[in-house]
Parts: sequence; structure tokens; C-alpha cells
Amino acid sequence: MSGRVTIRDLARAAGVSVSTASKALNDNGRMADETRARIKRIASEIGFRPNALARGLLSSRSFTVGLLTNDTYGRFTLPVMAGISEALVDHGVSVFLCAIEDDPALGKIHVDAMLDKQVDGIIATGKRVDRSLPVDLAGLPVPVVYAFTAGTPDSVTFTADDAQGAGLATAWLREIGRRRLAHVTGPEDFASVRERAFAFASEAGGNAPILYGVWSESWGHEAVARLWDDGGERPDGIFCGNDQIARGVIDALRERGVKVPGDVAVIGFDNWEILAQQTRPPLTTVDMNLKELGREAGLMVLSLAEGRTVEPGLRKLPCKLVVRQSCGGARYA
Amino acid sequence: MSGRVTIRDLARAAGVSVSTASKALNDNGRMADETRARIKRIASEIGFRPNALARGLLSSRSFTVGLLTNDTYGRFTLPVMAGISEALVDHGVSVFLCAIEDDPALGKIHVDAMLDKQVDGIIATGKRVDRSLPVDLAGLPVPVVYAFTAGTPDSVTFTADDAQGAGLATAWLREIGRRRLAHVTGPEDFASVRERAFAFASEAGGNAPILYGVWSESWGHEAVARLWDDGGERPDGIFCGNDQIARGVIDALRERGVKVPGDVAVIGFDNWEILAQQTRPPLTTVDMNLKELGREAGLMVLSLAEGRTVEPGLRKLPCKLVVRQSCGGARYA
DNA sequence: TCACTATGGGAAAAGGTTTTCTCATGTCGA
DNA sequence: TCGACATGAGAAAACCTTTTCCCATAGTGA
Repeated sequence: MSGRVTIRDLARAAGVSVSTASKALNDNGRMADETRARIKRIASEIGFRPNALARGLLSSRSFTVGLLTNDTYGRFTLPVMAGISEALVDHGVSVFLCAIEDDPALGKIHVDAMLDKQVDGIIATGKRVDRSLPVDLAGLPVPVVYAFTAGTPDSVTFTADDAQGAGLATAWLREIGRRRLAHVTGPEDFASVRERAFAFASEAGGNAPILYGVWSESWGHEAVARLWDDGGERPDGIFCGNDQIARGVIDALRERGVKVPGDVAVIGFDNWEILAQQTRPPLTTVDMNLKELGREAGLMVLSLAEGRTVEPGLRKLPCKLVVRQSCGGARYA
Repeated sequence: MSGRVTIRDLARAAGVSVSTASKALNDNGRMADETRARIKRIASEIGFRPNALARGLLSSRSFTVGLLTNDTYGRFTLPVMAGISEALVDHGVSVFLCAIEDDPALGKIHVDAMLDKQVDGIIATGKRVDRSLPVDLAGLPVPVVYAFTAGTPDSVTFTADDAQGAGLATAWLREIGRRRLAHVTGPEDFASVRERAFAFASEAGGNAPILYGVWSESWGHEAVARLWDDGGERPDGIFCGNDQIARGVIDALRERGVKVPGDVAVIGFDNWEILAQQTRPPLTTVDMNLKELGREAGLMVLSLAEGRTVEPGLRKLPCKLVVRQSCGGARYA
């Protein structure tokens, strides 16, 4: 009688046994349709909702998954999280979010806590596709899915197709008539940087310049300085490794009096909306579909939790190009 | 025998009964110290961890809280979440994150799911202090704490002290010798905008201009245009309503050849690090201590869940000033 | 030797739900 | 009228842990 209404209260109110009440609600067992309907009606009248703890104890399914991340700013984690949540809420599944920074001890604490709470599965995500979280998720008693972070070879891993995304951007620049392309991107030790650069080179030609640097606006500035001041041929189309760099590039071009998109078209990467939309002009950029990626990861971990067996391996999800004004207006809009 | 090791396995391994095993682990009951130590040792050897579901069923504590938010980009939610998580992980509590956008139906679904899972409490957070979430949290069977979103009058609500933060910024501008101050901020229908503006006016003097607009960089640009082109006295210190506006202001000043911080000192609000640090020069800004706010909210909801009774009401936590270069270098650094 | 107490440890109930098994009643065909 | 069978619904076990109550055994004092 602790305030919460249990199935015993329901049984008493309906004048049936606890087992009949349970069967009525779950469409189990045999019983008169009238009885079933009456019990369901009374259940909703008295506001009965089954205790998920008790149910989970029995079914060894807690309808709970854990999301582990080391992405502090949440730039990548939030869309992934949104996708997971959206996909799983229909199945009655809730998500534990655990930010573990890069602290192995903290990671272990959170993983243990999740296991204690009998999560149905764990999704690992992060800020970098070629690094793994500082915690070992192999051999856990629950399924683990990796999304936008490195997984073990025999695990299921989702990631964005960097090469395809970079190809999309480069092809677009060519399609709108730009011929002198350049790529300004992040540190070469990022796998995605290398993949994007390779795809760019394939599409733009081997002698199109590729400038590696860091993930910051100021590097965008500096890269423009190099491209404009070192006497080489100046580009009319720049594909940037992320939106921050693109922002720096655009600001630097404006400061030099170079028109965007008139003289130079610029494309970013990430579609970090709050930045891409505020850039002047708003940024055409590659969207990694992280929400969709989260959705797939969520459904996958649920499948695994339900016992379905799937082929392990890396699954690359396609990127899409979001056309704004930094390339000269929406062509398809 | 489903792979997971239960207390029965432990009891069998130790040659004692289940109840003895339980008592040994929880330092309950009377037993030989040697027995207790032996059981604990065996428990850790075989990797026994109590099933939180079963434990929760008994204690009606799930060691779980729900965090409800409508802040899509997570700019405010993430620090709050980090604070909550940090404060509660020590207590073995995990956090469900539920992003409900502004959808009442979705909100209800998530709240129901959390209640089904017997959360010990709910923390509501958002993106705006004077709006409440699109879901009614009154009369729930678990404690509710509001953090950075509007709560009911008889609830416990945490928020940042906007007036104090604005006072901090304005006083700092005066302290570094600026005398012609202006305030460029967001829409006047935000309570925090009004509070900050009032505090600014008190400190800067009643005829210091206050420009209301929207939360965007482009408004920052436009505001500078107005201040510089309408023939009035030009400011030498601008306090902005958020970091995005400050960014726009700084960019606009640079385009006009006005030096920051030489000619004009600029202060932002929010300390949205990824933006504030990338601004050139890096932005001096007011930090609302959202992480601390989350920590307090987490501890509060835990207290309430444990039955402690606290005085309801609004609790304002102080802001702090983060000094970077947009005001002329760190004075205390 | 007896009654009593302290000590160490076990049995069982409780928490809320689901599922399997069992039972009672009624209906039908032979 | 009897057996077979379908139908409706209840009893009990199971999930795992904690806690209360109880029972042996040994030790102590009279």
C-alpha cells in the first residue's frame, strides 16, 4: 500500500486472482473476452502500471540500455543519443547516458553500474572513429554495439562513410563548375582525415592541394594564408575537414576581400547546425547522419538482446550533403 | 545458470546459506569475522555482483534517476548532466537521459517509462529558465527537482543568478577602466534577459544603451552597426547577452577596424567553451556554473528520495567570470 | 547437572510480476 | 448416463536479494 498501485490491487478491484489479472493485461492465457476487457478497463481506471523491476527480474530483460561516451561537448554524442532514444522509446526502452571522459576507472564504474542494473545492452560512442573507449567491453554478458567509435574486430560497429561523404562534397564542387579544388583538414593521424583526403584526391585529381592541420577555426585562417600567399594557383573551391575549419576559412577569405561563394565555394563537414547556420554565408556541409546511425545502433543492440544473431563487422552508413549558401545557393531546394 | 553469477552461486561456493552470504556482504547480522572475510573474498573471486533489480524490488530504491530535457543542442543540458552524473555516480546512481523536445506526448511517454522503472527521482532541465517543460510533473510519486527550467512554486528549483552574473561582468568592465558601456542582448521576453539588463543598468548607469534582439551572431553584427552608425556616443565596453552575440559583435568590430580589446572590451555570457575559446580574441565571459548546478540538483533529488524533507523554493547559484583576452588579458591569471 | 545466555548460521518471507500447472464447471456426442 | 473435452480461472513457483525470526551449539554460573 506504498502509494503505488500493484497488480494485487488490480486483482482485488476486479474480483479476480492476480494471475488472471496478469494474463488479461498481457493477452495471455484463455479467458472470456468480457473478463479481459473489464480487467483492462479497471486497470487503466485505477492507473495500474506494472513495476518494470519485477518484470525485469523475471524476464531478465530490463528494457534499458547504456550509452557510454567520451565526447565531452556532446557534438557527436547528442545526435547519436537522439537517434537511439527515438528508435527505442517505441519499444519501451530507456537509455542510461554515461560520460566517462577518458578515465578508465570512471568507465569501469559506469559499466559495472550498468551491468548491476541488468541493462539489455551497451552502445559505445565517442568523438573519434579510430580510437576506442578507455574501457574493455569484450566478454561482457550483454551485447555491445559500437557507434562512431572503434570496436573490436568481432563486434558490430556503425560508422559514417567518410570516403563517400568526401566524394559527395568534392563531386558537388566540380558539378557547380569549380576546377581548382583544395582540401583543408585536420590531423593526418585521424583515420577519417585520411579517408576523406583519399576520396578527395580521387575525385579532384592528384595534384589538388591537401593541407593537414588541426580542428580549429584558426587553422582555417592559416590555411587560407598559405594557399593565397605561397604563390601557387589559388583555389576556387575548398572542401574543409569540419565546420570549424570551414568557418575559419570563410572568415579569412572575407578578410581578404574574396567573395564566398562568388570567388570561392566552401564546403564543411559535420553539419554542426548551430555553427553551420550561423556562418555567413550559411555553410554547405556534409552531414554524417549521426541520428540515423544512432537509430540503427539502437535497433541492433535490441535485436542482439532479443537473441538474434547478426554478422559482426563494420557497417558504413552513407553521408548526405546539406546545401546552404556557401556554395552558391541550394540547387535542389 | 544464465551466465550471471547469483548469490546462490556464492553461497554454494562458500559452503554457507544464501542468507549468511548476504549478511556477510552487507556487514549485517552476527558472524565470525573469519567467515565474513572468507565470503567476501570468494565473492570477488567469482565476480559476484548483486542484481540491482532484485535489490530494488525489495528496497523500493532503484538507484536510478531520470533527467528530462527539451534542450536539443544540449548546450545547457550537457554540463548539467555531467554535474548530476558526477555527483551521483559515487552513490551508485545512474541517470536516464530523456530528450523530449517540446512534445507533450513524448514527454508523457518518457515520464511513464521512468516511473515504470521506479526511478528514485526526476530532474527537469531545459534551455530557458522562465519556461517549463511541456509535461506536468506535479503529483508524481517520486521527488522532482527543477534545474535551469521553470518549476512549480512549491517545488525545489535551481537556477543561475543572472543578476549577479551580469553585475560581475559590468563591474569588471568598469574596473578595467571602461566608462561608456553598452549591453547587447536577446529578446526582452526572456526573464533572464530582463534580469541581466536590470543588473547592467544598475551598475553601468541608467543611460547606458541596452539593445534587445535575438540570440544570434548576426544580431551582434547589426547591433554594432546601430551603435556605430546612429551618431551617438560609441561604447568602449560591450556586455553581450550570450557568447554567440559576443562573437558577432567582435567580428563586426574587427570588420570596422575597431580593436578588441584595445578600443572596445567585450564580455559574453554562457562560457560555451567551444565557441568562446575559438573567438579571436578568446572571449571573456560569464559562466553559469551549470555543472555545479547539476551537482546540487542531483544531490538534492537524492536527499528527497531518501526521505529528507527540504524547504521548497528557488535557489540561485552564483555565476563566475571567466577572463580571457577579449577584455585585455587575464588580470588574475 | 541444569538453566541460561551468547554466538554463529540457517529457514523463510517479502517485494511485484509472469508463467506453468491444475482444477472446476459446463457442453457435447455416443 | 457416462466419458471426453473445451473453457475459464486460480494456485504456486520462479526471478534474486534482504531481513526477520528462529534454532542449534557451546560456554557460563549456580
